Amino acid sequence: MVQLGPVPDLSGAIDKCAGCPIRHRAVCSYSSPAELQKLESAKFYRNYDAGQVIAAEGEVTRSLGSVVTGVVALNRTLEDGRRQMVGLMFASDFIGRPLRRTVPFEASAVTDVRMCLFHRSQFEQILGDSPSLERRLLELTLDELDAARDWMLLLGRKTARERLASFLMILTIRQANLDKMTAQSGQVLALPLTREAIAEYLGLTIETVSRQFTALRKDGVIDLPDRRSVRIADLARLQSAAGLDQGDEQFHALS
Amino acid sequence: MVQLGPVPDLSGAIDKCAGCPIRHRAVCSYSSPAELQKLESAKFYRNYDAGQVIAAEGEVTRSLGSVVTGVVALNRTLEDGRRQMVGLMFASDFIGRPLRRTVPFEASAVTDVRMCLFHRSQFEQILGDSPSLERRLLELTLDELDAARDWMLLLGRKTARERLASFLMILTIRQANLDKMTAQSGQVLALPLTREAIAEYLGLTIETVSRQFTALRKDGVIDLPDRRSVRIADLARLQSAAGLDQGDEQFHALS
DNA sequence: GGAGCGAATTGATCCTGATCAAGGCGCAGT
DNA sequence: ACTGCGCCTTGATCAGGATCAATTCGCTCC
Repeated sequence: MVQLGPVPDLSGAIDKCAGCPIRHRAVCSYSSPAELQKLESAKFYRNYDAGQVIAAEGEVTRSLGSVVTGVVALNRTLEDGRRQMVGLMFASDFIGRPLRRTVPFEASAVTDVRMCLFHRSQFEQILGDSPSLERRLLELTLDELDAARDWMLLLGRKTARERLASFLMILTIRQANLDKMTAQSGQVLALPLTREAIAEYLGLTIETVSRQFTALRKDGVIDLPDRRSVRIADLARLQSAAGLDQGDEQFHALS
Repeated sequence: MVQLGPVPDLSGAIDKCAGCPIRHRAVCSYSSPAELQKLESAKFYRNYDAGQVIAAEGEVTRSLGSVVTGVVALNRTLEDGRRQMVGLMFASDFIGRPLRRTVPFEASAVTDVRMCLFHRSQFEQILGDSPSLERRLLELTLDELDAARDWMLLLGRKTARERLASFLMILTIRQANLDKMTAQSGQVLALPLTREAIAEYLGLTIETVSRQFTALRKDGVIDLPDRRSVRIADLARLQSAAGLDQGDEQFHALS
């Protein structure tokens, strides 16, 4: 599955920021036209195939940047092979540790991915001159931290059923927001992750994930039209199965 | 235990930043003398007793700032009472969500605590004018995020024994760093947390925490001179019990 | 010194999710 | 159409940690 394979193709470095689909959400969204020009001349695009490793655990990374399209998973691994996903990044999320040489996790493409990248030294230099860039990066990092803390609650205290329901709620709300709608029963999700990746996300095994999918289906909470989609049959019950009725409070971070 | 009790005493607003024990590590550590003067006139101190709630979950907070002395726990709670610690803050750590009105967790004093605080609006204003403050806050947030991700690995994949050993390793290394020493066998730790708080940190019950303390003691990895201290009898074995031999790599974030 | 109380330990049992194992489904290649 | 291979599901059993319950320890207050 993990292809260390062929060099990812570099393409489309000619794209303009103005027409960029993540222009209004990404790290550059506060940048003035002048700053944007600096970024525009420094940036380059790179595409990765689903399954491809973007950066290995502990690797010295030469570049960092934003997800333009697709989904990227960040994983930590124990020596004996136990793996835990520690980040799940969507379009406009920023990947990379500015001000540090190495990343303490593996980043891999879950779907086909297109990244907007900068060389680290160059990015750090621009960052030093650009308060609006730094401000936006701070905001993104704070949001990420909030999401990580929600996730810690899930990993530390929630049951398998609650974990899967929480995961489906997050995806449901995220997709509804992208479509500029509110989440609702009947909504159909295209699952970007395999069962294995979901298990790594939720701190479970694939067998348990599979059983909980089946259980939620038998309970009439969801339908499973095929293996890569989920239809939310009863959003209210999904939400209560997720272990919180405090509305969207928990989910704003990913929205 | 949790005292909503008497208004915490405000004291010592006259302290100078120059002599501050966290001057070189806190959010202000990059600030120029001019900036420092602004911060100095805006800051105020507040003391909290062990067990006291500093900010309730979801509360609109009027202030935010740094831990000067003591230990603060950040906790998230499910409706049915299950609690998970999502942050453990020591001297020089920054608490509060700039650019947001509410905190999504409860902050409570684990030991007696002294905080250096700012009114949120005032802090945000200073932040906007001060790149060095913002830079340092970004660094602290990135470190926090790294620590949260290590923690997610612990919560998602480690056994009870590994969790407790990891926790003791973190404390050991943190204390050694404070003492400007390297961690070593024979080192004695003063545990700042009760068994209950440790359980909330590690995603376990107090019974399991207690049993794992006993197990590590019986295995000769640690001694328990009394309930609030731990003597590291065999650091190498503690480290291997923590589930990683990659040196200090995992622990730099808290060091 | 004794009573009272909260924190911690220890024991017995239960249960959720992991592990081990066997098939089934869908799809690409021949 | 058949084979092979991933991915997923389902079943049977196991085990780590939770839960329920009973002491014990250490401290404060009389």
